Amino acid sequence: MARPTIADIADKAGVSKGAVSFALNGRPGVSDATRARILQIAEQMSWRPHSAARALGASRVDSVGLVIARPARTLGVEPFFAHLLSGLQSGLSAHSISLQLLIVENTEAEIEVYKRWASEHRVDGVILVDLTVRDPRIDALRALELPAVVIGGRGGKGALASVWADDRDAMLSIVDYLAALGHRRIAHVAGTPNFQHTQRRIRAVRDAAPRLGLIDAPSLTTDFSDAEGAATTRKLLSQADRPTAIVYDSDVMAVAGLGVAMEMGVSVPGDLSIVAFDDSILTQLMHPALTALSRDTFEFGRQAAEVLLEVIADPTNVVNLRTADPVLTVRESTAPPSS
Amino acid sequence: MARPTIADIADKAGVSKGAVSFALNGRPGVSDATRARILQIAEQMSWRPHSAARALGASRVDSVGLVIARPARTLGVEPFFAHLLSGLQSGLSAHSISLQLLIVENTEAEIEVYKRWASEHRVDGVILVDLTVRDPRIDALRALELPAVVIGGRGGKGALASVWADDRDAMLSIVDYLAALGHRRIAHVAGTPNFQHTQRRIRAVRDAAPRLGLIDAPSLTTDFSDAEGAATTRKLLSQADRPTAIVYDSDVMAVAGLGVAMEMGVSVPGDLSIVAFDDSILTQLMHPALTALSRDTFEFGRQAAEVLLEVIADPTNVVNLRTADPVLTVRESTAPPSS
DNA sequence: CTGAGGTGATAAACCGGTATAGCTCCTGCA
DNA sequence: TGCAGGAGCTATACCGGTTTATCACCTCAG
Repeated sequence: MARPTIADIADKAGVSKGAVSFALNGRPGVSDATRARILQIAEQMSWRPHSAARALGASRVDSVGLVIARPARTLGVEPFFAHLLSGLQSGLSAHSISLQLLIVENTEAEIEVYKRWASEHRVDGVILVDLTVRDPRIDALRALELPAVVIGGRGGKGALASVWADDRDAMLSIVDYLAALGHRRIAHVAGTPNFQHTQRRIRAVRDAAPRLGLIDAPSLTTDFSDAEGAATTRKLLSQADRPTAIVYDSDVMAVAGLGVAMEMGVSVPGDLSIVAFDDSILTQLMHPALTALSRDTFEFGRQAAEVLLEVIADPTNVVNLRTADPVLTVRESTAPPSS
Repeated sequence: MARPTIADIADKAGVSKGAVSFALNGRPGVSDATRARILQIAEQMSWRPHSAARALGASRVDSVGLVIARPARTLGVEPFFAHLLSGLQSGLSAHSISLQLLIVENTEAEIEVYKRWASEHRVDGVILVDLTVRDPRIDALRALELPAVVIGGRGGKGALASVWADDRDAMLSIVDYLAALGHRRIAHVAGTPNFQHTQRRIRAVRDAAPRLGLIDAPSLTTDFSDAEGAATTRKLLSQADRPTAIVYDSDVMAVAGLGVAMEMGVSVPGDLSIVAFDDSILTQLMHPALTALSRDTFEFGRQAAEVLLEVIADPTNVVNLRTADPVLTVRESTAPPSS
């Protein structure tokens, strides 16, 4: 028998299809003896539910979706998504839920995907990343009544569940550390200005400056690319009163910045300290290895999966989970300023 | 009306469900006038097929799967998978096919996933990556009768469809280039020995050596990690007659190797030329920027998607598609040997 | 002895599509 | 005029599960 159905099991066990369904799903309606017999036969025939049939009857697909709206070119290097994916799957596979992944070019396309998924019943819920300031996706998902969990930001007035880390505290820990080393001119090469986490990090730097007696603490926004990271670094290092330390919002930009410094003859960490707000193998491959903020992205993904499943089970249950705080891994790219 | 079904459309159009199904799927059985009317009503009600219902009736899921069996740690950095994914999706979304992604730890787990997917009818076909020498997945997939396309290798005696690039020619182009520069001591830091492409590259180097008059052309295998790439480089550079050029099987290892060279005071490209067998932003961020073999991974993925869809449509049709040859992008890490 | 209530099961409807057998016209050809 | 054949459509079975209505049977309280 190629692929047994519950009808085959019912035949063999001498019971009805319904009884088999009850037994296999662990719900009342059959005696313990019958249940055990059915389970044994199912096992022996190596029966597996037909996902489409189950989805049709039970109106749940056992599948969730993740859409990433970034140009493919900028994707690969950051280990963030790979680790997030692994974590997500670790959380999902424990419940036999599968993951649909889609990479699109922009937010409009992303919303279109949600609409299609919702109308085709392809996923039970979705995971949102890269939250922007007035994110149109939140209203779209609310309108679609598609369960969702936001990663790395609040779901707007408690509307959507979320899993987030404290970017503010993390940024403060970096600035505090640099100030403690003696730095007073600290620059911040930030990411895309409309990302929520960019805003939070910029605000953290601005708020900390007076308390720490920083002379200057500019935040310069970029598009997260290595090119703009390099260009911004060049601009900063060409100033008369150039910063003695630069904090980069991503590891890729930090690496690009390090390259510019070397090229301009600015020694790291002698003349310039560099910190990356995100860790990866990249920062460790450099010479000097970069001091970086390490986040447990895998665990992040795992927790997001858990929260999403809770929300799918009970959509009224808006969870807002704060994950473990990131920690600063000090390496060779930071030192007291030279004089 | 929340989510219209074809029954709703049939009601509104005053025809039967069957007629609606015919019209929406563009098959004969209805007049052009009726078809147009039905399509218009469907459009206006913004109808979308329920994926599970369609899957159940038509026994096709409009979804394909990709399993990556690598530890999450080594995944993130290589842009290869991100680009491959983008390409795959570009090819699939043109046909409204979705992609299931799964990351597992090893090949056994991967085969388990295929078994589950097959028995649950979750995918119409799968894409295989990282083909090994006597790959157990090929027989497993054949037994499951699950359509598949192999990326970057032949599907074993023409059993499975495949999309592949000519690794041999690519490696020869690198070695030829280095020999033309004057190098006679060329080393090859290879990847995992049981990967088919590793074998092909090693063989290419070995075969080219006598023709080019190379004094020594050792291939040293690694696990593709930056750590082993670095360690192997250290070993090579510590030899009495150290190589004047090293070819690395991945960009990550090349970057790690560059770091070791700098650390040991070996100047690049003065004392040592470095070539990476794979290009990415990583190679461009380095100083010096690395000469690398560029492959159009996006296009690779797109073609793999096309081939897979062909195989799903007609499983007897075993396609073996050779993609565009990779090209060598010369940057700053290669030069004639110093004397 | 009767009726209420619970247990263990069955039969049938249902989910939303697709596939097929069959029916009704209409047309064209002998 | 009669009939074959095809176009256009309907009715219905079917895919493989889940869910509901119903029922037989047993137990126990009144």
